[in-house]
Amino acid sequence: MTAKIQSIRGMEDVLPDRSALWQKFEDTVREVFEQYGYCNIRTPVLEPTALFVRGLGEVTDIVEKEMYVFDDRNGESLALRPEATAGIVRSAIEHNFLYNGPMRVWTVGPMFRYERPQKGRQRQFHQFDVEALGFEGPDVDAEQVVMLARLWRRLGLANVELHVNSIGDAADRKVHREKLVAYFGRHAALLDEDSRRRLATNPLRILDSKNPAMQEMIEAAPRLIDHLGDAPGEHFEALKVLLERAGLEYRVNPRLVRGLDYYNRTVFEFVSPDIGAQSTIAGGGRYDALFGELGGKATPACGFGMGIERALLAVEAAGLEASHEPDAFVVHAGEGADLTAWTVAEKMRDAGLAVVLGPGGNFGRQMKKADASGARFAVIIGESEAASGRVTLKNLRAGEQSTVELERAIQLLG
RNA sequence: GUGGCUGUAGCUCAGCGGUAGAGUCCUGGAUUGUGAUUCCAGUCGUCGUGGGUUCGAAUCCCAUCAGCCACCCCA
Repeated sequence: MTAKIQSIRGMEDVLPDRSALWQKFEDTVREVFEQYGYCNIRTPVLEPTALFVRGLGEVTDIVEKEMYVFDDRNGESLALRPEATAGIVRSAIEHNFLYNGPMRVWTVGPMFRYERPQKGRQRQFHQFDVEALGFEGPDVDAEQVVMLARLWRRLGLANVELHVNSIGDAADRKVHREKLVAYFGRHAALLDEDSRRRLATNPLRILDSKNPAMQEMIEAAPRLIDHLGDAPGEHFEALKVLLERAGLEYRVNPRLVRGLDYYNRTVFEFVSPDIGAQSTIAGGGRYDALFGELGGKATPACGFGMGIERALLAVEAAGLEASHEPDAFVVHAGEGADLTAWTVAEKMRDAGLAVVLGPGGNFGRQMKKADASGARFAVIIGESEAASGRVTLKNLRAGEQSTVELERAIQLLG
């Protein structure tokens, strides 16, 4: 026998026994996004590598070591998208689709990061991504947070925490960065190797370290949120008012920073305590400088990504279930029953019903399959039905059954 | 990239140096015109892969790949 081919590490199949849950989840998400006026946009999975290097920042972990990068046949460097925002902004600039004003858009699809797989983290994962392009906020910032909160409610997910923070504008971060470098410089002896490296490249990220030996020192570090300029400060206060107006509980987490360079002002995360170490199910914020970085004219914007696999873990922990449920499952046995069953199934489908045709043979076995299919009704066709043209309809939930004309059966099913 | 645990039937696992097992599921058949019970039979598995030790390896050793969990990072 020739060797079997297996899937690439960290890239999972969603099998039919889970796909109903995915579909239910995705349908709900779309409905909620559309309630807020977000429109679907679809951009390529492959982009020029330079888009992400310029968009996300050269010294981010994602760009430094997690991107799938390769040359195509012309020698151009391409990358599988590690996130969706850069591609959407590229598209907005390229097609100038904000010409007539700001736009709300969402997309969904696979993203790729070369990381060590674990629970809630795979190399191909799926995200819903939402972007409000051309909005200064803070109302759209709040709108997105509130929209996610509504989604969790719709999905029955109660155990989620909302963390918000403001990382100010570029000028605020420059001042803060200098204070931070000075502070960490004074405490260099306490820094671990990773943090020492970041001191030179991206000192803000040291604040995000979970190293217990550094916690106390980090707690006492200068906080950006205490050094916000007037405009970012007012922006953040207004955001908090809107969240409170919506009745949301949140925690201001001064150490919440983002791993991508393009963020400014508002950053937020929804965290689930029920799904392991990879607990952020959605996260995002404002990125007023990204359009400029990518060669467009300055445009304020705010967005977030939501990891489907992670959100699904959380939603399952909260008890959400879904299964494929055809209207009817046709069981048949005996002389002429197979042909009758086949015809009956097609007639029922003509009437718009979802009908699964059983394998024939042993009634007991077929009834078991009918039950497992999730169908509401079994349509039973034996020799007498095949002869009379009537069908026996059994309600699989209630157990009752009756033999009726096909037209009547279709009515009962519909 | 680092660490710990784990890879035996579709699934859950036992076997831990002497010719591959159980439960479950599934398939076919018997019995029942109805999801059950009972009874037969079947699945011949590269024991993750490649080396090594041994008369003999699923079992011991090395390497490698994969999975899980954590670090890291992030959604």
